[in-house]
Amino acid sequence: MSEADPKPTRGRPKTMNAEQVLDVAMTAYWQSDPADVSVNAICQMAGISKPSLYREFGSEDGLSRAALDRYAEQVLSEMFVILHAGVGLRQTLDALIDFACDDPRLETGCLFYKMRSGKHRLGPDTRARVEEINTAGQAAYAAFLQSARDAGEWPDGLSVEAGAKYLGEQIALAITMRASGEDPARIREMLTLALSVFNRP
Amino acid sequence: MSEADPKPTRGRPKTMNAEQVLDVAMTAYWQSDPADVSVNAICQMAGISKPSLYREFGSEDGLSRAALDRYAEQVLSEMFVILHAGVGLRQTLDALIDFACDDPRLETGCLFYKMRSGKHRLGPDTRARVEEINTAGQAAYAAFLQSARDAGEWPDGLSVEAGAKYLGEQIALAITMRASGEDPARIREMLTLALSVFNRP
DNA sequence: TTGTTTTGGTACCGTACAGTACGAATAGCA
DNA sequence: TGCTATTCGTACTGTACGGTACCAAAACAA
Repeated sequence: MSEADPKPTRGRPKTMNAEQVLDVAMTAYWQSDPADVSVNAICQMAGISKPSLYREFGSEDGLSRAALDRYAEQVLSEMFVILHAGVGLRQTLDALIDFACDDPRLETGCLFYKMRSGKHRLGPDTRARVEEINTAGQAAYAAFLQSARDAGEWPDGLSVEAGAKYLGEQIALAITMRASGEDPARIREMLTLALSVFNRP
Repeated sequence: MSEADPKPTRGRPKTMNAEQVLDVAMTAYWQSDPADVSVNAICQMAGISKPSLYREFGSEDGLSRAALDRYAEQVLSEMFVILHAGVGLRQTLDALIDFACDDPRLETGCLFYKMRSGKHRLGPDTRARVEEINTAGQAAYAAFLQSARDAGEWPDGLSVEAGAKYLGEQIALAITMRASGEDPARIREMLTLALSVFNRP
């Protein structure tokens, strides 16, 4: 988003709304699966021609990378907010459970997790961004657990890194199961059980 | 395997070894991903022509379904053996952890889980078989947990069905993480942590 | 008006895919 | 020696994909 063209004063006026196209792409990738949505389909859904899309995003990789960026700003950011709220271990875990199990936007899963699980099918830029976000997520989980340990809220016997990875994977599992149509109550039950290892006496 | 043709007495003798072709297909699907292996590639690897393959298996769906059947007989069966050994809760869980984390055949993941996670890309027959196996697996987990409960080895507060699903998903997660190259020691740590909910005082 | 610049979309390129038509090859049987 | 049955593989079909060549349209500048 830092490359805002200085709006040329000449030439045919642009009718394509890049933001709207990106919304269409992000939603399509998110609702089904990045590997199952073709550039052709996105052009059709957005009502534009292929060359227009390629002028704007350069390649399929560029488009999916931009869609992932938008998704991170729009959805993933909330997870970071929860992790940095600093309201204590139990309360934060409960907020994470609520977010993963009840947020209506995650009814069809998480675009980031979908991309991560099929990352070998992504272009290099998108894949690199996926790995960046993954690293940032693990760092956020680790910082959260570290602060809980500093506050004495967390039992010993497990490294912060291992706990962070465990926490992240359990949440990914819950959200992915939502996308595959599992019973939400059952998912909540399972995630609560999985995270119960963090509040042992 | 129940449709063994009565070996025709006439016609050009068959040079194709269906078992070997099936082995090639199963290994290829398993080592990479069913969605990323084309019929063309399998024919090339097996050294046969496409019509030969289609004469034997009918369609791509038929081939992947046969490959899954073979995989179930050859690999998945061991999981059922462990579950039905009847050696008690703790010992069975440890055996499952060892199997998921150390069996060298699962270094590149599990064909069944790969198919299950991308089941929308499978043909109808293969998909149906995936769902059959999934149901059978959950039933086996449930029977195992039920017998543990009957033996008084299992704390209360969780239904057998929920526990079975949880157990199955944790094992799937561990094996899938192995396929993505995670540190094996870390995976074992996480799976042990996840399954520690089953042996609480 | 006449260029120049930018965006628009049609029509195409090459590639890969699942699946098949068809004739050649090879066997037993009459 | 035909005749029939079965398997073989070459070469093809049609479709979908990512990506692009090219020219028309539409604006400003001279």
